[in-house]
Amino acid sequence: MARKTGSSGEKTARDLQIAATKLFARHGYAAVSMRQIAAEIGVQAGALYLYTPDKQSLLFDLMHRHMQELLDAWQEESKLLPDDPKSQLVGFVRFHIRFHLKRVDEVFIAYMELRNLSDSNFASITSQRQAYENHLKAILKSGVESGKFNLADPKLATYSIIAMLTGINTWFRDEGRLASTSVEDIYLDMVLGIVCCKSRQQPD
Amino acid sequence: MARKTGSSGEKTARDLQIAATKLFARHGYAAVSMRQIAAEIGVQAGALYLYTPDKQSLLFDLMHRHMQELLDAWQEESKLLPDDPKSQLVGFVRFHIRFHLKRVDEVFIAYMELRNLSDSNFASITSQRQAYENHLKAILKSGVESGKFNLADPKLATYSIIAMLTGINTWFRDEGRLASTSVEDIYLDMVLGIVCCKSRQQPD
DNA sequence: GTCTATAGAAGGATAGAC
DNA sequence: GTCTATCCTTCTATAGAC
Repeated sequence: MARKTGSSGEKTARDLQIAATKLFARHGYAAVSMRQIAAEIGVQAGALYLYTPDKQSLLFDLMHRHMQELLDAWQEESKLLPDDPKSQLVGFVRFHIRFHLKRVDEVFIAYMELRNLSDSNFASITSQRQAYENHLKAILKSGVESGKFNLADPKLATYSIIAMLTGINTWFRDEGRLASTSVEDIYLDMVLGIVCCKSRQQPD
Repeated sequence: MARKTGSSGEKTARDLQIAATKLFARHGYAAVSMRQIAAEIGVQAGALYLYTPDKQSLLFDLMHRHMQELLDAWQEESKLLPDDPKSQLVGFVRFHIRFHLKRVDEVFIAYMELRNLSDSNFASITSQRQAYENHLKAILKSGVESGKFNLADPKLATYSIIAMLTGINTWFRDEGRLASTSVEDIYLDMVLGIVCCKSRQQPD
């Protein structure tokens, strides 16, 4: 991302990121014009091209940075966790919910705008996403191998868990009936239901 | 949806629906032009306006019809199911997966293009979606009340289950390693894990 | 029922003044 | 570093010929 080292330009560069994130999340990449973004930060459209080579880079940089921060944050978080699968799964679920609820716009964009990436940019984001999913898959697999988890298919369980956790973003509101910590508890309970239930204690 | 009753027009009207569905799913509503749609069905852009008043109606009709077919199909399916919560849940899960895997494009659009609906159209689709979710929520609630299911929060469980089931659409491929019936079985197992597990048989 | 032609608005991106 | 002005393309939607 081209960025000047001047003084006022630093702020504009930051403003651009923030405005693009907000508008892309609200209206969608394709529906937002460079003029709209410029207006949001109080600048003329032409000035934007001092900070980004084009609109596509604006989207890609946004998504790439978000995914990298996600990967880095998990790297840090996982260091603090005990080595057993159960602790790691609990840690992952809480981490995922907390991280994603703090960045609703970025998460939304990262899921909705994959279509609008160029081929090479798409490949790049996809590989980051896969790296993240692999962390969870590894936890589930080690749980299965050590006999702690009961799972027919760790890969599908990975997809399921990530889908249900990320789905929280679509309905959660800070002013809602549940605090985010309660949400964490409830979802944790459901995730543990998915992985455990040795021999499936079904309601007959 | 404006539609003439002539002969050749009938086919064009159908082609329009199909082309719009395909292109909206592939590139997104905002990124697809009326010219593109016209080209897809071998007609000039102006001719499209014989079949739709505008682009927005094209999107709305698509989504509205899809949601109505979903609701109707479940109505039919649920008639055939025994009255107990477990049978209904099993029926719902299998129905949801089967229905959604048969209409990948429509499902994708129904989730991704909510932003691009006008206010009143958005309200209309949202109410249909809620009606569908309510069917599952009712099943879960009756299961909890009769003591068959163990769930901290039926509403969140509804969101979770729908999110994880619909997520199948993002990775499932007909040529993949799993047949759709195996997928049904595996997901059913996980859903039952969520609702059952009396006193949560956790991996200690 | 479909075409061509076009109105009128908006888009991304660049050039050059300040 | 930002603005104004502008090029060129593309868009939705309509009018009128066939």
